[in-house]
Amino acid sequence: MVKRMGAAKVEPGKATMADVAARAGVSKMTVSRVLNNIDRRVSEATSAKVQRAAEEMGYVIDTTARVFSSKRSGFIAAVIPSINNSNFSDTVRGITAAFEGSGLQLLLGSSDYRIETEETLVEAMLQRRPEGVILTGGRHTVRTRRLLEAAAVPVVETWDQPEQPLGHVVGFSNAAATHALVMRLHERGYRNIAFIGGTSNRDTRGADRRLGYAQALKDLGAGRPRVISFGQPPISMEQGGEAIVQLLQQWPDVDAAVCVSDLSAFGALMECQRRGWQVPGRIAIAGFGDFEVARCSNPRLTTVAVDCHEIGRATGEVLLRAVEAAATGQPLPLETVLTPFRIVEREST
Amino acid sequence: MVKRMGAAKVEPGKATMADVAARAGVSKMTVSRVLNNIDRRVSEATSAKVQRAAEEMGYVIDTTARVFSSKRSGFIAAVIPSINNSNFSDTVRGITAAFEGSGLQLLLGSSDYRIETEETLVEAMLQRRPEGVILTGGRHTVRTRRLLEAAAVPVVETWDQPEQPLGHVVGFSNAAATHALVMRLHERGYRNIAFIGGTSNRDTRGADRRLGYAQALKDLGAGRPRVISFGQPPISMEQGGEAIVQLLQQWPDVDAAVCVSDLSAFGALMECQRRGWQVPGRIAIAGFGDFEVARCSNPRLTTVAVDCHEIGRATGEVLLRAVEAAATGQPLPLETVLTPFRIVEREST
DNA sequence: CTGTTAGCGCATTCAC
DNA sequence: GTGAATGCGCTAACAG
Repeated sequence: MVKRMGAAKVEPGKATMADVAARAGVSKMTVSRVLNNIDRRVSEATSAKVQRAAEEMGYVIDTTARVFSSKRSGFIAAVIPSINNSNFSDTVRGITAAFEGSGLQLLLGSSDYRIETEETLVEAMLQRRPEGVILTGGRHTVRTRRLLEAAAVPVVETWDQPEQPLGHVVGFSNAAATHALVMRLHERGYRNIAFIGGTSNRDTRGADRRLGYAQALKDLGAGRPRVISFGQPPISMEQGGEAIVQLLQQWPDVDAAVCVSDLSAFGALMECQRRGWQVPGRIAIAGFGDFEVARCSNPRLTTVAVDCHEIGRATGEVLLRAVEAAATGQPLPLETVLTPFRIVEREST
Repeated sequence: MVKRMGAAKVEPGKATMADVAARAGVSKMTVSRVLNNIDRRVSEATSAKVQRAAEEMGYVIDTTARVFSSKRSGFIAAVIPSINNSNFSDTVRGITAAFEGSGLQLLLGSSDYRIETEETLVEAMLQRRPEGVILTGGRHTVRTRRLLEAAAVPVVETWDQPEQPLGHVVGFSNAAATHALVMRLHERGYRNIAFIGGTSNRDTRGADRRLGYAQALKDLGAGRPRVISFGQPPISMEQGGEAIVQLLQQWPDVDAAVCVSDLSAFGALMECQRRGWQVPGRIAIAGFGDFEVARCSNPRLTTVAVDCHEIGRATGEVLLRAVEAAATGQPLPLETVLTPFRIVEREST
């Protein structure tokens, strides 16, 4: 670096710690100590001087250099299937809340429900040396698994109960939740319960829900599954509407439809209203996820409420402990946290 | 660094370029050239050797060091008000599409509609030396403005037409769009048009829409504005429901309600149905944003459709050019891109 | 086509 | 309390 004199002009945005040090008349090390606030062995006077100099120059510490030097990146990488889904965004909020005060930042990526995109994101993020990684679900490409193992970084998988976890797990069984919902509908007297949702494996949570539905029918001895499936996730409201029409054409005796998510359930509900099919009179409709639209629609939708924020909070907490443990060289034993769900019965069933 | 011998064992995920170089029997520089694939002056044979070595060691380049050395972080920082809003997530998709193939990644932050949170995010992101910054809207804290000026990084503000832009602008006038909607309703015969939305300045787009509404009434000589406002953004469906009740109690002669967003419009619509108020017979309802719920509801909602993806795409494109220009030392003259909107009339009016 | 030298901006470590 | 020396892993610039 060209030596810079005391209060010499520095291009905006280019000030370094050395420049601040020069301006404050101290050494770089003192500036570092003050700004990191980690060492109060610096006198009040010096500290004030340094802070004033930094403020005046609009100095912002170069995290890249700090990370490079300290070997701690200070961020966690997270990949969610969709950014535009209040369930996942609530989870993200929970994670962020858990990181409050820890000094860790969250770097978010959205996979669009594609494990190949997830792989690309994980690779890009690993290059920036995250201290931990959060993934949604338990299905990943072989290469994703290899990269994460090689990175030797704490991993938490959420929103699922993977059979072969990569690391820690915070989630619930989507199959069990849907199973419970079907059982409840059966208790309420519904006898011909169908399922609307993707058969696509791209949304593993959706696939699990379908499995739970099928298992419940089997347990009830209620005949074979009746499933209407549609395209790739994210499933839309409109697809729910198309599916319910197809469903009642194919099996007119169906008296209840369990939908893979509240969004498709809502679409189904609106389509029924357009066609004059009473809900729940002609057919009952239930969703999954307890989205706002399920609480506001008319009639309100029966659904499975998942504590998304708690999934996030618990995930953040486990990861925080794992990161700390990794820093001390004592890897945290793998944990599995089961989060709650509950059936919310409303006017649509 | 401890000198490492040729094929010495290296902890997984910890291999450096020097390790790969040693294993391949070449210099670090050659490894760098091969892996960055930026310099095909490397012979096929050498290249193959290096790639094999890297693959065998599970080597992943350390982007932190690369950024540190090359002075190019390879990412763009973006702050949006809410992650859980399909308008903004469509914009993000557009930005991502524009960056395709450029080698730039998007680092996303969500401000929760708070300019103080935006400030915190901008500061944290600037520490990682982004090559460009994207903000939503034109209202920012004084400190945010100072930090961005000091960073001397290209900035694009989206979704608004700021009076005092920080840099480039890609957006539309929310006031003009709402003005156009009100004019259209007036053409259709509605004479007592009210507005439902926040007076809060936290959502500047919402505030602009209210201004456009008020201006339209003035231009029409249609009496003074009738506004029902509620809490802080993000405005919920439920709040829309409460507002419409309050509206019709306060001004029973109102025949049309313009809502600050489709979400509140939907909530209002559902509440009307619960109370047996015909829409549009008793009251017409219009929203803003063309969310999926507006296309699916029954009746479908009249709204203002914004080309969110195009906002993102144009934003990405402008920023890309600005970043390239900045790299060559020739700052791009400030641009303002006006994106289109259109009134979509549906069954609710 | 490939190697060598130097240094990015900070934190770590030790010395004063 | 404060400062000076060292090096993190990589790439730019130049040399061969």
